[in-house]
Amino acid sequence: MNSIESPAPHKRERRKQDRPGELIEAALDIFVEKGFAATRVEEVAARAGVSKGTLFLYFPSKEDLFKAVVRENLVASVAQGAEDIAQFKGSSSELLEWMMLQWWHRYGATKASGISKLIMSEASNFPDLAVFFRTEVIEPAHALVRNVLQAGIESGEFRPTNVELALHSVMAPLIFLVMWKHAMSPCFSSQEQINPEAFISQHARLMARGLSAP
Amino acid sequence: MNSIESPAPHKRERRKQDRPGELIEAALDIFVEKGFAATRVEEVAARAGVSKGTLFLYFPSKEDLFKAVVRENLVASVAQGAEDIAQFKGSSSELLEWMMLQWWHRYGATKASGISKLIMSEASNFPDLAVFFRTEVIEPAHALVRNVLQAGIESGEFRPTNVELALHSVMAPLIFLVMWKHAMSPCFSSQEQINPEAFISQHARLMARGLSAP
Amino acid sequence: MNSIESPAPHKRERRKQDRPGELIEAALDIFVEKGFAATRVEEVAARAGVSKGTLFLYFPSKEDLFKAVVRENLVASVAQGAEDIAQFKGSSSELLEWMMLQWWHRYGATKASGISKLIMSEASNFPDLAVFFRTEVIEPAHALVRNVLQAGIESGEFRPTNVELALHSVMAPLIFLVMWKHAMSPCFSSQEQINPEAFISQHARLMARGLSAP
Amino acid sequence: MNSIESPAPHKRERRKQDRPGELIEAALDIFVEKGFAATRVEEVAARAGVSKGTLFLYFPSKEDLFKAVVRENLVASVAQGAEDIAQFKGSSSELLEWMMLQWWHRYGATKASGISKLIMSEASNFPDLAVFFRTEVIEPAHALVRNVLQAGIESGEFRPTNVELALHSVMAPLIFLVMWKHAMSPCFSSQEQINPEAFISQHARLMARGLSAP
DNA sequence: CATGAATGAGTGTTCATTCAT
DNA sequence: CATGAATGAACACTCATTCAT
Repeated sequence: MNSIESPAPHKRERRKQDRPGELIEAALDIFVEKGFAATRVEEVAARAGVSKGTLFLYFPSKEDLFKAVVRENLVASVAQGAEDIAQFKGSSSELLEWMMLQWWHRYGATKASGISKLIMSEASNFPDLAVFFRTEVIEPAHALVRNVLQAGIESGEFRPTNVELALHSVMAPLIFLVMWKHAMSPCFSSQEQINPEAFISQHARLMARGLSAP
Repeated sequence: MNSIESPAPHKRERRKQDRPGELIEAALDIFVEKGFAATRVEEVAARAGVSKGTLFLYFPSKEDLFKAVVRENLVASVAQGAEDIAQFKGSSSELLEWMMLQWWHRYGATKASGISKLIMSEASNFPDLAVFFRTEVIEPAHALVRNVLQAGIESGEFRPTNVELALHSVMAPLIFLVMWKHAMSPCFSSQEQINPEAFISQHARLMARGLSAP
Repeated sequence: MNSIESPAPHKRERRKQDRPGELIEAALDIFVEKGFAATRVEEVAARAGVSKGTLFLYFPSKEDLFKAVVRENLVASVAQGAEDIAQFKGSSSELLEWMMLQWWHRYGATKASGISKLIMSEASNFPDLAVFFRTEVIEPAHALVRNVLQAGIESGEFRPTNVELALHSVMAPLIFLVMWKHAMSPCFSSQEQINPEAFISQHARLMARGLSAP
Repeated sequence: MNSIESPAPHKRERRKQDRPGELIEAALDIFVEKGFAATRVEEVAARAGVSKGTLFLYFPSKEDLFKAVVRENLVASVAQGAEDIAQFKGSSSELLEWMMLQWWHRYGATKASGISKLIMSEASNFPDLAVFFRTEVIEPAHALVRNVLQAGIESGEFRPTNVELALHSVMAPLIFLVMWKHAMSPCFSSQEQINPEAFISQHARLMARGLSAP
């Protein structure tokens, strides 16, 4: 290790660098658990191990904190998804299943997926956040799926289909899973739980067979 | 009939009798639109045409009002569905599509569907409501769908399939539609809206084809 | 007493009617004593014998409370001043002295004069309050003085003079007295105090002689 | 001279020596503009080019900083006035106008006049400062004016007058001007501004004529 | 029964002050 | 000495809840 290239920062400095991330992580937990309005900034600060005042050192308001949580957790992963798809080799059916499973592993299974539930729950109270989410997350994601379906139809693998509707048939079970996981799951016993991979796999194959050219 | 001996109820009296119902109806709108925390009881009272104090005469707390809203709007729907299905004549594929559309017309398209959105949004803050919802709504509904799918498989119309998973493939787009309608729809322009019947129809047919025996 | 014409109001109702006045009176005391920024609404409420929440029932914000205090204590007295002047019989010199003394008795000597000191002290922090004060109080008051001086010049009693400047020669000692009373007076021993009436009288006569036509 | 043996002070060192002075200078501006409560120490520190922590190295609290600002800016002004007056050649009337204009140019028009505004605004919160101001500034200034008026009366130029009151007729417009400049001026359009020299001149002549022996 | 005035605990936000580096 | 991250005590304002009328 070269101390000139990468000098060990002071403890204080290292902590400062980490603060926004720690706060965003804490905020994600509590926003997801309680919703935007019911979240108290003091609780976020406490979970991040700092005082209320410190939070406002890094985020000028509760809403800015919320926006940071959304940005940090979603915008990057959509771009990542596009790259993954571009590199996939295989049939459209296989791609469909693969991208849905990928979405699950990279997003749905993570804590960050609580954001989708959060947005659904609070959109009407924070319309500008909902618009931001639509522009930055939903529309790019839809474009990805649309392209995959369109390619399948053009290659003759899928029969001609209303792509705009089929797109929602792809997204619906994913959104449903996320809602389920964050809202209902805790109220069901373990044997009543949905196995996400198994569900996505079966759903994707159901859809692929349903879409496939005769 | 003599109005002195046996007067037709005054408007006031009739309204009095309906107060809880009117409050619940008013509360449903606002809870659905804003969520639990952001709803102000005064606004509910105002929409019901009574004072804030009167609301607390019928519901000891905002939580109790919320629970009443949920409980009141959950009854009876599922039982009706079972009867409908029993009388349906046609293939399992047709039944599948029909029951999904029926669900939309009878529930998803109505104001009452806001309840599902509410439950999803507030389940973590009101676990007992979620359990109630699971018992009263989800499990009976699942049983209905499970039976339909099972019958299709047993009749040979559908290929053998994991029914527990397929069941979610039926429910997911319905739940998704309701969430979308109540949360995101206002953020999209009219030509970006989802046409629920068209979506359900296509999804049902996609699934029927995917499920159908080879 | 006729109970039909003037029925005794319920205690609750009578109190409600008095609340704004009680709050404004309490607010005047504390605003004058501490300034706008340093005044805590809770203290105002406490002095009026109500809770913090009650204050906000009548005044939507601290700033609105302050404006009400100004309106209640200043705007009316300017109008009153105009009437007094209209009815005065005597020379312009006599009117000048009389209105300055009148101003002192009706305003400068009262608690309300603390408002002028307050505005001077806090204007730069609350520009809209300052503009409000300028529009509602200063400009009408200046108009009054301007008319008196103008009339004196036109009648030939006063020599031609720059009225806009002379107007400040009339106001300056009054403002000075108010500032002195509320800021410095407590720091001086009793024999060092200024006798306001004597000072105003002498100043007015000095000015009258200075203004008088040769 | 050898810079090693006896080095010229580094910029850093020179600045270090001046830190308190620079902080006081910066604080004067902001205290005058915003008052004590609304002034943020961080802004003072920033304007002085140091960190917030450094300010507290030199001044144990915001109050101490405030007192230092006032004390630092009060010295020396009055003594100069006495010398000026001693050397003036002309009538008492001319001296009166001249000393008032002099006061404006030497003090009222400068940033230092903000101190008078500060004292007036904050006297009730800092009585010890008010006493200090009275002793160091007001009383010597009053003595000066008193002497001029007394001399005018004794020479027969002015008629016999209550000097203690007339003294305030001289001071009032000056104090008024300073308050106006710092508090209300920004709320008035440029054509509504008071021209200080014109006002002082007219006021002084008005007074001189009013005071002059018949 | 119905009202709406009154309450007060709670929330987001600010800022003087401290102290580890 | 100097820094600036961290603190926590305030404070304006909200709103579910109570209760005298």
